[in-house]
Amino acid sequence: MTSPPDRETVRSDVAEVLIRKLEVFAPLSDVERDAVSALAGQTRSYSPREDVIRQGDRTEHVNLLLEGFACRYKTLEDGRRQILSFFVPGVICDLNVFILERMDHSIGALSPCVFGAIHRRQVDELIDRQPRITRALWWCTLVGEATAREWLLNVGQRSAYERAAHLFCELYWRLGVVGLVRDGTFDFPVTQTELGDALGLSAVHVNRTLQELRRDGLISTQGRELTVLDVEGLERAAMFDPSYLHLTDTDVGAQRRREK
Amino acid sequence: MTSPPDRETVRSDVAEVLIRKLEVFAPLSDVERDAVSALAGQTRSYSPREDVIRQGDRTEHVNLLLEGFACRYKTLEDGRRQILSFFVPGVICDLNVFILERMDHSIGALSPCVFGAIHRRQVDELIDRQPRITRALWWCTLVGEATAREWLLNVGQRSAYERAAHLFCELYWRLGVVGLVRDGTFDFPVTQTELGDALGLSAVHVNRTLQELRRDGLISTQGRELTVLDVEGLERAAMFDPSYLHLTDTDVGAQRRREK
DNA sequence: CGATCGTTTGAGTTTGATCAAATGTGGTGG
DNA sequence: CCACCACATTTGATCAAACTCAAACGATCG
Repeated sequence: MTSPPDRETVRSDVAEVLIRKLEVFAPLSDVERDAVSALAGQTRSYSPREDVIRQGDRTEHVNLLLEGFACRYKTLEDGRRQILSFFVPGVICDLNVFILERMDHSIGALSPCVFGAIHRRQVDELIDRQPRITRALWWCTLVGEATAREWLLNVGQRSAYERAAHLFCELYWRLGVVGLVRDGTFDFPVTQTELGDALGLSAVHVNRTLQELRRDGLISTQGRELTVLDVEGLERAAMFDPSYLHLTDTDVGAQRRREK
Repeated sequence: MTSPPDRETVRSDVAEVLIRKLEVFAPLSDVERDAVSALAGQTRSYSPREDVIRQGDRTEHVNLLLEGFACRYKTLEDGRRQILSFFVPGVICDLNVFILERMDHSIGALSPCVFGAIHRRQVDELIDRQPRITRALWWCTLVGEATAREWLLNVGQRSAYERAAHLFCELYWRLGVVGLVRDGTFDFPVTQTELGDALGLSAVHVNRTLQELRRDGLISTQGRELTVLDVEGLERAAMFDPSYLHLTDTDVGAQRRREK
């Protein structure tokens, strides 16, 4: 799936993805775009269940997910694990690293993944020289933070059924705006055990909850694919309000058209 | 409690608190310190249960908690509420506001509170001109984010008993480094219902859980005060690891000395 | 063709929620 | 100073959601 591209290609890939990400916040000038393009990126592939960074690591670069499905998680001494967020292609995983000294959580691949890595020093320079880019980067972290808050509301207050519904709504939107949903269907290479770790439920209970969602005609699953059959029903069941995703008007418009 | 200070005093209060906060990350130069001091701040008082900002609001300024106890929270349509974090004096509550368009959560006073408000435009200018200050501000938001992640782990994986223990450990540390803990005792003007909203538990169950913690000799409560009787026991019960708070070495050192 | 991993099902248990009422506590006004 | 009110805490009893353990069933892969 990932024929190793030569270095030049790689560099432009990483920069391109990053520029697209930043321009969601505000269009960049040519100078700014060049500054981002100048970032040298190397890519690395990971297999499922492999860690990209581990809790406690002192990190040297910022990771950009180019392909695949990954997650951020924390574990307790006794092995209990909480998945804190899912990463979809195009996201910057850990802008934390160049400000905080150590990782206070881990990042792991869920499916085969390709990450682009940008050295921390390069980002540091960008911050010193390009306030608008800084703001755009900051914006990315704030959106991530908003998502974390919604997850806390989700796990703290919603029932298992609502929780699962909510997660699928979120994924439906986030994958939708990057064009990874086709007829309500998207790739979701996550086991029920992992889903349990994300929702704060046991794997067994996840299984039964999925059965309920299927029985109610809200979703269906086939292998690693998930289909949302009834968006409105799912959003109603989850009491889903997409505003926490801080999508732009064009994102929202495109999504709504897609649903017609 | 809060005799209204004249405007000059107010201004220096807000700036002083902010400078102290930022210098935890890195010492500022005189120029930088002046830039922060130039921020005009007005204060406003709130009574318990009053909202400072509400979900959906388009906000005009950044709020700094000067006195009292406040929290960040989100609600579901049907009234269920999740408290997302507690604010202790000295924290910047919502650096989000000048990057994100709308609040995706609310901020409410838990006890009588005094907030300092800095206009968004002023912070904008600071960001354009002072990269080091930008970095320090960003650092503040990242620490808040790290705390939110730990809460998610807390609510998602820990039992009621562990959860409560963990929250008290966090407060003990956070209040400790700002000098608000004396002999293990600190002010905690939060009802059991509010505690329930923070921990994802019913008020009744919070009550029983507190009884257990007391029975085990870990804490005691008297009115609005909470005393940690056995720090080590509490940290063990909670599987508490303070690294997510990203305290400085001096913070940690001071805290450990205090515990002797 | 085993072996491994993920999903599904069943039975029994635990944790925490809900409902209802009693008990404390602090503040206010007569 | 007391009566009263509004809230907060505490207790008891019952119930439901979700967990655990155990086993069967299905894929997928070398």
